[in-house]
Amino acid sequence: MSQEVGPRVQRTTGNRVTMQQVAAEAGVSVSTVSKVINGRYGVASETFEHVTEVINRLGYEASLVARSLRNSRTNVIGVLVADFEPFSTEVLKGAADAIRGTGYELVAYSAGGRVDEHVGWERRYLSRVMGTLVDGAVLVTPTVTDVQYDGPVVAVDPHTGPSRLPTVAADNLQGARLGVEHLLELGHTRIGMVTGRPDLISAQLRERGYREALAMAGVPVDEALLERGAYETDLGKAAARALLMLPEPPTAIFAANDLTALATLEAAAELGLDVPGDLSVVGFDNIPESALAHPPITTVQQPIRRMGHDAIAMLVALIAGDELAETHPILDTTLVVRRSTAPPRTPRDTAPGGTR
Amino acid sequence: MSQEVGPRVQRTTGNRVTMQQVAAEAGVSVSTVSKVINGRYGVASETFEHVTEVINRLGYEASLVARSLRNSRTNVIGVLVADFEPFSTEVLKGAADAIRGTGYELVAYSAGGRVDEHVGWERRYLSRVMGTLVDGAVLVTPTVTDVQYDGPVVAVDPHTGPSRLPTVAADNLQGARLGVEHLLELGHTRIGMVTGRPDLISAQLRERGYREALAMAGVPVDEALLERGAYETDLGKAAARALLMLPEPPTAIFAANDLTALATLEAAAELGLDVPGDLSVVGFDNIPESALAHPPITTVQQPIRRMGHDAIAMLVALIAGDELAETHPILDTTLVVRRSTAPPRTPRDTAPGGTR
DNA sequence: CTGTTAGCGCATTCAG
DNA sequence: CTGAATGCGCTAACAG
Repeated sequence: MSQEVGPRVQRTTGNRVTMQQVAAEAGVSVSTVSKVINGRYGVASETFEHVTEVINRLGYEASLVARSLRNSRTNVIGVLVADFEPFSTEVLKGAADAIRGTGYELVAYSAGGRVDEHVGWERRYLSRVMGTLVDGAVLVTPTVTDVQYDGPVVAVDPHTGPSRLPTVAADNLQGARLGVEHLLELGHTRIGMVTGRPDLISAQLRERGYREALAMAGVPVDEALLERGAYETDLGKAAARALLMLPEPPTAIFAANDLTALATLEAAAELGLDVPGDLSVVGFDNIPESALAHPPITTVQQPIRRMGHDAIAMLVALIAGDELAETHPILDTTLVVRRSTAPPRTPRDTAPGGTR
Repeated sequence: MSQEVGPRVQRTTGNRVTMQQVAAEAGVSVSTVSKVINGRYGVASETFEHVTEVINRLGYEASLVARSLRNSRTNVIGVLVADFEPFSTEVLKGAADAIRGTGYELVAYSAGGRVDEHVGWERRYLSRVMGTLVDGAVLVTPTVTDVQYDGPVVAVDPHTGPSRLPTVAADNLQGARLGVEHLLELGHTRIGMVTGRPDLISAQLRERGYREALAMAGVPVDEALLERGAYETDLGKAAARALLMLPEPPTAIFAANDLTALATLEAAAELGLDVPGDLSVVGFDNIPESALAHPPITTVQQPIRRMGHDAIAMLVALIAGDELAETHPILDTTLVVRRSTAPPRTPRDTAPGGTR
C-alpha cells in the first residue's frame, strides 16, 4: 500500500513529527519541549533557543488532537452542519467574520450529507466533538434542539420550537407576510402556496404568515391553493404543478423556500407559462441561486451571514461564562424584489372570477 | 467561571459521557464496551445487548479526538482553508458532493482569516491535523506547495507553480484569453488590464493570457494599460481609476479577478462612466457576487465546485493507495457573458486613433 | 532549571 | 468470553 520512501528513522505515525522526535533530536526531554512550545517559565534561554531551532528545522507543530485530549480548553469553535450547502456555507461566512480577533479557530464538521440516515445527527456530532475537540459549538439548522447539553452550544435556524438551547433565527412569520403582501399589493388575490415540511417550525410560521397576510387583506384562504413542497425540489415541483393545473389556477405562488420557488419556475416553464407574465413567484431565503434564475426571483431574505455572526458572538460570550442578554434573538427579514413578480394579467377589479 | 450545576457524579470533562461511565453503569470493563462499539467478536450476545442499551440510554458517542489519537485511520478528510469566503466555500460544496457515499466525513479547518500573519499557514495547519485528526487533506489556495509531506494531500488552485503535490487548478491562461477575445470580438482594441498579485502563478497566467490574446489579434500591448490590482478591492479600484484617467483611456478593462472587476465598476461609476456604454468590464472567477452587481458582470468562470469535487476524488484514491491517473489536472474555464460588456462607442474601423 | 510520572479517552494485545 | 495492562501525543504536577 505504501512504498518505502526514504529512511524511516524514528518515525511512528506516518510522516508526523512528534514531540518525542523533537526531544530526541534536541537532546532534552519531552516536557522541556512542551514548556518551550507553550512558553512556560523555567527553561534556560540557551535551551529555549536550541529547542526552538530544532522545532523549526523539523517543522514541528503540536497535534491538535493530542493537545485537545489533554487540555479541557482548545481554543477551537465548532460549527456543526448537516451538509455544506448554500445556507450553511453562508452561515459559515458569517461565523468566520465574527471569529476574527477572538483568538479562536473555526472547525466546520459535516455529517457528509447522510442526514436522514439518523435524525439525531446533531446530538451525535455534538458528543463526538464537544469537550474534546471544541470548546463550544454552533448547530446549523438542527431538527431537534432538546439536546440536553450543558456545554456552550448555540443553534442557528432551528427547525423546531424554542428550547433550553440559545438560538438565532430569522423572523419567518414577518418574512412570509412581507412576501405575500408584496403579491397582494401587485393586485394578486388568487395566491397559492407551496408549503414546507410540516414538522418544522419555520415552515409552520411561513404558512401562518401567508394566512395572516391574506386575512389582513380580507382575502379568504382557499385550502385548495396550498400544496406541500417540503422544502425540497422534487416535491416542490409536483406541488407547483398541481396548483397550476387547477381549474382555476393561482396567478401567483408563494414558495416556502427558494429551492421550491426555483422548482415552481421549472414547473411553470414546462406548462408554457411566462413568469412573471402569467405567474408571479416569491421565494424565501435569498440563497445566491435565486438571483441567478431566469427570471431572477423575488424572495424574502434571511440575514444568514448575520445569523452566523451573532451565533458565534453568543457562543464566545457563553464560553467566557457571561450571561446572554438575549437567548432567542429573532432577526428581521426583508423583501428582495427581482423580476419574478408583476401585476396579474387580470386585476381583481376587472372581470373577477373569469376564466383565463 | 462555572457555577455548580447539578450533581457532578462521575463526571470528568464537562458534560461528556465517557466510555468509563458507560462501563461503570453497565457493570463491565471499558474494553468490553469498546468491543461492543466497534462490533468486535468475543462478546456474549447478552452482554452486547445490555451494553448497547446503556450506551443508548446515556447517549454515549465515542470522542473523535480520543479515537483519532489511538487509531491511525479516522475516516475523516480535512479541507484546510485560509478563510471561509466565496471561493473556499464553493470548493467546500463540491467536496461535500464528492464525499457522499465514500464513508468519509468532512472537516473544514480555518486559520480564522489571520493568514498574512504567517505565510506558512498551510504547513502549520497540515501538521496540526494530518496523521491524527484526518486521513488526508485538501489545501485550498495555498500560497506555498513545497510542503514536503508524504501523507495524502491535494492542493486546489495553488497560487504557486507546479510541485510534487497533486493539484487541481483551472486553466487560467485559456480563461484570460477567452475574456480578452470576447472584448476584441466586440470591437475593442484599447483594452486595459487590472492585474493580480505578481507573486502568484494564477495572476501571471492571466496576464500572459491577456498578452497572448492581444498578440494573436495583432493588437500591440501598451504597457501603460496594465495596472496592478493585486486581486484586492482597494488596490484594484486605484488601478482602475489610474487607467480611466489616462489621456487616452481604455474602452474596456479586463480585471484579474471578480473582486477587482467589482472595484473597477465602482471606479467607473465615480468617474461618471457608464458600463457598458463607456466602458466594458470583464472579470475572472464568477463568484456569486459578480451576478449581483450593477450591471451583472461578464466574467470568466472557474468550475470551483468541480475543483473541490475532483480534489476529494483524487484524495480518496490517494488514501486508498491508488496511483493517480493525472496528478495536475487543469479544468476548463468558460466565459459567462452578462451585461458589463458591449461594443465600444467608437469601433476600431471608424476614425482610428481619434480622441473621445 | 530539568526530567520523571501520571493520565486525558479510547482500542488493542494478552492473560485469565 | 472478559478484564487488566499498554500506549497514541501531549501537558501539568512534582521531584530531583
